[in-house]
Amino acid sequence: MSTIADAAGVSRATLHRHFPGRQRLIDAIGLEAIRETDAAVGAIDYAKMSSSEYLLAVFEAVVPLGDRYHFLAVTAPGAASEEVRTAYARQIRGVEEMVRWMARDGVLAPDAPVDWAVLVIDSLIYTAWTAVREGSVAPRHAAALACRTFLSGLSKGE
Amino acid sequence: MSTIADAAGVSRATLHRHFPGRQRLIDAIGLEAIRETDAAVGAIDYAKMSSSEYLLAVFEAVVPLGDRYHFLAVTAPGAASEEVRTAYARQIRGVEEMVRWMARDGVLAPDAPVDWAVLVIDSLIYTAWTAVREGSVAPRHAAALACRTFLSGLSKGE
DNA sequence: TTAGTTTGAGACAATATTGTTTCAATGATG
DNA sequence: CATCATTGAAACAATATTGTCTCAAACTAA
Repeated sequence: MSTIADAAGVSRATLHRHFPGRQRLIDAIGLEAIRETDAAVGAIDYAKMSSSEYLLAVFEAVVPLGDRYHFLAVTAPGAASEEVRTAYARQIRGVEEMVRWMARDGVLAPDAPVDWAVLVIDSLIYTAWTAVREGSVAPRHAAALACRTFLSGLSKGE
Repeated sequence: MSTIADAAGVSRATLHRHFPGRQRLIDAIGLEAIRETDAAVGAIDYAKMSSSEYLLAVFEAVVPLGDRYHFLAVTAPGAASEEVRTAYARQIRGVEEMVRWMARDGVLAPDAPVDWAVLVIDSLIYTAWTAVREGSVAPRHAAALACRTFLSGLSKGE
């Protein structure tokens, strides 16, 4: 708590005034993370595009929120309330729906397991965010690189 | 410490006898993780194979150690001693060398950033381990799936 | 200005975690 | 069997973290 207060530039007392107790803070972070990613993904008009274009749009929307996404995937399951965990599960189902859409569209290989595809997309979001953070990849290239990696991999592909 | 002791099936006192202090335990876990992955990767005879065959062999060797790898990537940098962090950095350079080998071999696309490829391989190791753990992917398919994902992605690729 | 609000600093109590020690019980070894 | 090593349980001290409270200072808005 004191580390967080320092990072936020407020005193420990103020942090407690806004979030009475560790649990409330964790839940507030989780709900905010869900709200932000929902807003970012919800703003995409999927009616206008193909499933692979939608995938790119999702990466572009969510990669900048990679830290929030990581919090939901790593911290929340062990520490957040049932409400947050349920909402996160719903988000994962959203990714799964997108994967099934790509499969129906014939974009995805028939033998690619849906669960595996979902896990790879999730991890690529955080990986892309990390790459931007450490300066390995330019912010505007990260989403495209993640999308390409997911679809075509990194081999030469003659 | 008490959670770890319980998980290990020993008393807290015994845990302290073997690892006097939290720091010593963390470092011991880190060094053991490095030792195991070094042993697994070192057993591969890279003289006999192409770079892409080597990549598959590395995935096969390291995916079962995904939790160790994750510990080094996530926990160790913040908590382990300089010695462990240095040894981990050396392992990452090993991955980087492999990527450069693949690039020289013409396996990798010229425009694929080396740093990005390294990050993707690292995250695929843990993702594959997770997929096996949660039952999404059969243990013997995980490495091949990760390798394929890295090289060709998951699209149909007509 | 002035009343109301928010804040930081610090003291403080309440827990939680960690590290240490003792001792009886268990197990291994000769 | 006798001895030595290892263990678990429990009590204990030492820290670390969390949560609460007070009060003066800074800030806001009428």
